[in-house]
Amino acid sequence: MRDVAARAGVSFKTVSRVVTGAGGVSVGLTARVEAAVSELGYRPDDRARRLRNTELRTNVIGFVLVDVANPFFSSILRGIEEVARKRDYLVLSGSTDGDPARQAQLVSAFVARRVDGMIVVPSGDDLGPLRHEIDRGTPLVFVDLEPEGVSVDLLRTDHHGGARLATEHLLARGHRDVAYFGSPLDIFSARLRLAGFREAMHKAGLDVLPERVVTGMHSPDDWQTLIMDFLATTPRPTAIFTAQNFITVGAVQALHALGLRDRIAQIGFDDVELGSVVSPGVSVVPQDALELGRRATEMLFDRLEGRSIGPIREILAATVRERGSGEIAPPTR
Amino acid sequence: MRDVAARAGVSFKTVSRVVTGAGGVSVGLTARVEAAVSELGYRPDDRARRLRNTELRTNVIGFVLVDVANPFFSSILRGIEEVARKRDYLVLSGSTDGDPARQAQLVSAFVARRVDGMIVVPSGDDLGPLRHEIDRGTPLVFVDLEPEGVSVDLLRTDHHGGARLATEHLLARGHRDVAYFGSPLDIFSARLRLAGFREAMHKAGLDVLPERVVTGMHSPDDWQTLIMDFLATTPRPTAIFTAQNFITVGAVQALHALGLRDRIAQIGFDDVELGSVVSPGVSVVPQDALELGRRATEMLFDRLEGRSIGPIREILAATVRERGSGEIAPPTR
DNA sequence: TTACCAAAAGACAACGTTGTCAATCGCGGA
DNA sequence: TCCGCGATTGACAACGTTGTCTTTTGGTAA
Repeated sequence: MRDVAARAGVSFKTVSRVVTGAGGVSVGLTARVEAAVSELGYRPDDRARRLRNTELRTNVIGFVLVDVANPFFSSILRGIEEVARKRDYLVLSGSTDGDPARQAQLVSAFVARRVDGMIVVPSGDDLGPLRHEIDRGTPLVFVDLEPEGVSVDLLRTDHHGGARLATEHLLARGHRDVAYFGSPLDIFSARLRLAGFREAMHKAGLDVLPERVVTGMHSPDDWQTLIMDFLATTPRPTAIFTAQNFITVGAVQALHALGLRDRIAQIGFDDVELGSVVSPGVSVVPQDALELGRRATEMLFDRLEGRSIGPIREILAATVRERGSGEIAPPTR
Repeated sequence: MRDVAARAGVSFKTVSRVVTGAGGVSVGLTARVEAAVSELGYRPDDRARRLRNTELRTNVIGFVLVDVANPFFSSILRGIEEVARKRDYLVLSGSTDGDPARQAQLVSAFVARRVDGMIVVPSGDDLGPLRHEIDRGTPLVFVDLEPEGVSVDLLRTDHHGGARLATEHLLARGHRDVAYFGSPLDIFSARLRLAGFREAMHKAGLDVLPERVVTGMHSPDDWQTLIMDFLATTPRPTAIFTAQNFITVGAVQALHALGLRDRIAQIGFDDVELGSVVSPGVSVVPQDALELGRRATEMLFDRLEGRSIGPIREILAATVRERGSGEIAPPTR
C-alpha cells in the first residue's frame, strides 16, 4: 500500500479509502490511485484488514471430516460450500482418517488461523482441543457425533434407527442368521449402527454371535477380500448388513465375485453410486449428505449470527430404499 | 496475550517467549505464564504472528476445482491434503461448477487471504485474476488445463491420447457408428477429449455427424434421461463414448433401463466406483486422481521452495481398462 | 476581499504478534 | 563492599491495514 501511495503521490490512507471504496476521494486522485494499483498489481491483505478491526470476521469456516475421498463426506463438503458461498465464506477442510490425534491437530490449526466457526465430524471420543472451544463459545456444529456432557449443536442421521430398520427389513424376509460388517467402534456412528443392529436382533429373539460382527477401517478392495474370506467359512450367513458405503461396495464386489449375489441378501447403510444399476440393485438406508452439509452450515451461521439460543439437536430419520438385494429371501432348506 | 501477561504479572513479551518456546525465561515465570495461558484458554493468533514476520508463510494453499462432490475431484483434493499435511499446510478449496466468474471470485478470495500457492483446475479460457498472479510469480500449478501463452506448471492426463485410444478401442471391434457424450466445450479437457475422439474417427475414415456429439453439464440423473431420449431416436449408434465419470454413470443407468447393456458398446473416461460390478463391467480410461493431487502438490512445493526453474509440464499417459462393455461387438446384420 | 464551511487529504494510533535492543537482576570474585 | 558479567526481563517498533481526528483545500456568500 505504501508503494502504491508513493507511486500515486498520495498518503497511504488515501489509497485505503480508494481500495475500500469508502468515498470522499476526489475523482482525479481516485484515478491516479487506481492506475497505480493496477500497475503494481496491488491486492489488499485481508489478514491485516481483519486484524485491525477485531469485530471483522475471517470469513472462513473449518470442516473436520474423516476422509474427503469418501463421496459421503465430499458431498457434505459440497453442501457446506454452497451455503458458505452465499455469505462469502471460504472453507478450510481436513481429513482425520478417524485418528483423534489428527483431529486435535486440525482443530488447533483452525483455531490458530481464527476460523469463525467449525463443522466437525468427530473421530473418537476424545474431544481434545474442541473442549476448550466449546467452553469458550466458538460456533461449532457437530455432525454425526453425540458429544457426552457438553451442550453443542448437533446434526446427524438416526444411525440407530436406520440400522434397526435395515436389520428388521432382513428379518422380516425370514432371515435368522445375519452378519454385520461395520466401521471401527471408536467411531460414534458405528457404535450406534451396531447397537441398532443388535436391538433388532434381540427384539426378534436372536443372539448376535461374536463371529457375526466384523469391524475395521478398510478400503473397498480390502473389504472385498475380507468379506470373500469371511464367506468362505461355513456356515455362511443368509444375509449381511454392511454398515458403511465403502463396505457396501466391497461386499457387492465380493458377492459378485463368488457368484452369491442372488443367494445372500444384502442391505447397506449410505447410498452407493451405481447401486441401482448392479443386479440385483443394492438396497440401502441412504443419507442425504448434501442436505446434511447445507443444514449443518445453516445451523453454524445461526449460531454465528446469534440467532440460536440453546443447543440445537437435529436428528434426521432414515428409511430403507428397496432395490432388490435386501429383499432376497433366505434359502428354504 | 495482554490478558495473560496481566494475569501472570509479566510483560506480554515474556508471554510471547513462553508460547513460542523461545527460551530464556526462568522456570518460575514459565510456570506462571503457562498457568495463565491455560486458565484463560489463550491461543496465539497465527495471522498476527505471520503478519509481523513477512517472510513467514501462511501455510495455506488454495485449490480451485470444478465440483468437490465429484469423486474425481475429491480424490485429487485428498491427494493434495496428504502431501500438504506433511509440510503442515492447510487447504482452502472451492468449486466453480465450470463458471469462470466463480473461479475469478475464488482466486481473488484466495489471494486476499495470502495463500502461499494455488492448485487450479481451470474453468473456461479466461484466466481472469490468475493472469496477474502468474505475472507476479505466485506459485501455481494448473491441473488439466493447457494455458495458452503463459508459462506455468502444468499436470494433466493425456486427454487427447486417452480419448483417441478409447475410440480406437471401439473401432477395432468393428464399430462404425459411435456417439460421443461429453462435458461442455468451454472446459479445456473436454475439448481435448472430443478432439481425440474426432481424430480416431477421421483416421478410420469416418465422419463425425453433428448429431453424434452431445455435450452439456448435467448430473448423472439428467444424463440418464438425456441418453435414454437420445437412444430412443433411430438410427441408434452401435457404441458410445462417455467422456466423463458422471456421464458414464448416467449412460450405464440408461443402458440398463432400456435393456441395451449387452447390445450397445460403451467406454468411459474416468473410472466409476462400481464399474467392475455391473454387468457387463464398464470399460474405461481411468485417471489416477489421488496421484494427480499428490504430484500437483509436490510440484507446487518445488516451486514454493524454489527448486524448479522453468515451467514444468507433466502429462500422464492413459490406457484402456477392459471390463466388458467396451468389448461388445457391433450387430452383424 | 474576507470569512466561513464543506469536502478532501493526511497524521496517528491500534489490531496481536515478534525482533531488537536496552534495562535489570543475581551472583561470584576482588 | 563493590564491580562486572551473564542471564532474565522489558520497552519499543514494526508487519499492513482502518478508525478517528486534524489539517488543508477550494468554493461560496457577504
